[in-house]
Amino acid sequence: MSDKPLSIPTATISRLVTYLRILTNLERSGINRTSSDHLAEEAQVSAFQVRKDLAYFGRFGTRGMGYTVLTLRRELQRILGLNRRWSVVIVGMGRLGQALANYRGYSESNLYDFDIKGLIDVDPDKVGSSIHGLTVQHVGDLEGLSRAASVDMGFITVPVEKAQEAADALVKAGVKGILNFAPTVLEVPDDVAVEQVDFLAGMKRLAFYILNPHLKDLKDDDA
Amino acid sequence: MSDKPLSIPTATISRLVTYLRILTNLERSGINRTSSDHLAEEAQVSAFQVRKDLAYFGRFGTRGMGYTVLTLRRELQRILGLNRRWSVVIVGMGRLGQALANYRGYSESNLYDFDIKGLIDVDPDKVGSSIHGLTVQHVGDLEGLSRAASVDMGFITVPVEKAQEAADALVKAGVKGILNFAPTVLEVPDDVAVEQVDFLAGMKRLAFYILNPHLKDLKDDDA
DNA sequence: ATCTGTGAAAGCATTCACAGCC
DNA sequence: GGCTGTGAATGCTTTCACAGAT
Repeated sequence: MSDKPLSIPTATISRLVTYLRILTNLERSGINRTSSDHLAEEAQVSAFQVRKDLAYFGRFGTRGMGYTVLTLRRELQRILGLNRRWSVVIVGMGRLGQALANYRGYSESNLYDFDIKGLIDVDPDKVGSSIHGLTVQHVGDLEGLSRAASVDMGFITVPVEKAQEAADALVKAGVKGILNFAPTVLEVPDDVAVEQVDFLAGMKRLAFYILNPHLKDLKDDDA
Repeated sequence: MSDKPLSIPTATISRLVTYLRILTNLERSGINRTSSDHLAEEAQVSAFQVRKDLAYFGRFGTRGMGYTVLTLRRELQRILGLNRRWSVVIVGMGRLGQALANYRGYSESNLYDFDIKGLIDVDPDKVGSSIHGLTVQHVGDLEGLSRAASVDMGFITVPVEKAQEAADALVKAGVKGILNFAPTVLEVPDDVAVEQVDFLAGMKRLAFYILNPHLKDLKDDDA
């Protein structure tokens, strides 16, 4: 029941996110029980893999019976930290930043939520304007905002040449996680987590795998 | 010089995309030579890793000297298939599909290009309208379009519950690569490549790594 | 009988150490 | 001397086989 993991494959964390999504769908369909076999088929991994992934965090099933959908869903939410609120700031109010500010799908369950607490830009034409009920603030106000609203994560949606600056500002403001939409490798201190969301890189990998279909891409990954 | 690889780590392909980006930036800065050490620092991996990644595909450097930026950039473009044109169709003309149709950054070099050749939706209000100089077509026209324009890859930007249908339509139309923006695992035949671009999954992984900072996420990944 | 949980084995990817070439 | 290229070693992830629980 308690966590004892010294190290966990990053691929395991990606798969847990997938299992959670599958469980949420099962629950919505009114299905109460499932098995490692079923989860494996839906996630397109092996049943061994599902059981090993879960075993990093505890024992959640019943031998001979499988898993209770509700219980496992809750446990995965707890493990991933999706049983609480997360305060988010978006840095860069171009098209993408605006789209993310207006996005409605952040709370997929009543147990958790991603709250957009602030919108940041440097453009004087944008600062002061209102998007989705929030006023765009200047990057100089980021640190104050972050401390006041205890911001947990920042989205970087600025042009690529400004991405490192945006990251530096977030780090200075005490933000511990960055979702980086810009196609660049950010430099941040060890205690700040970065996840990349890069569709251009995805297209390029795709080009390679179309040309080399025998080198099958058997991973999920994300972003 | 010739390819002999039987299997290549997927992480290697992600890193090659990063190296290529770094080389393109070096070239723009007028820098002619580089080294595995320098590339490693920029990409935040080890120099061993850079050399091993390149070794899967051939020998591109000079001992004692390093790499010629121009040559290595060209070789990586060739390896990744970014020395030709790629025809793309976008399935799903909501906000995201429209943004991707209007995006201007697809040709980062004069050597290659991603051409948006078609826009697809099912909504009769959208079919027939014009976006970025292209007329939105019904999904029923996808197969004809795909054969006529020999479409290589499709972007799936439909709501998640329609994503598998969109994938089925692309597969039926003979498209060999899918960039999936919907948060779901697609089922496709073995000869079709899929890459995922999923910012919701990225946020959830980020939540986990913020809560568990000792379990450092040392991968890049994509998307 | 069934399906989970897990130690051990196998398979991969990364790291290393150094040989090879400017 | 300097830096690449690469076989060998290490370390990590996945797969397997089966013990354990209902």
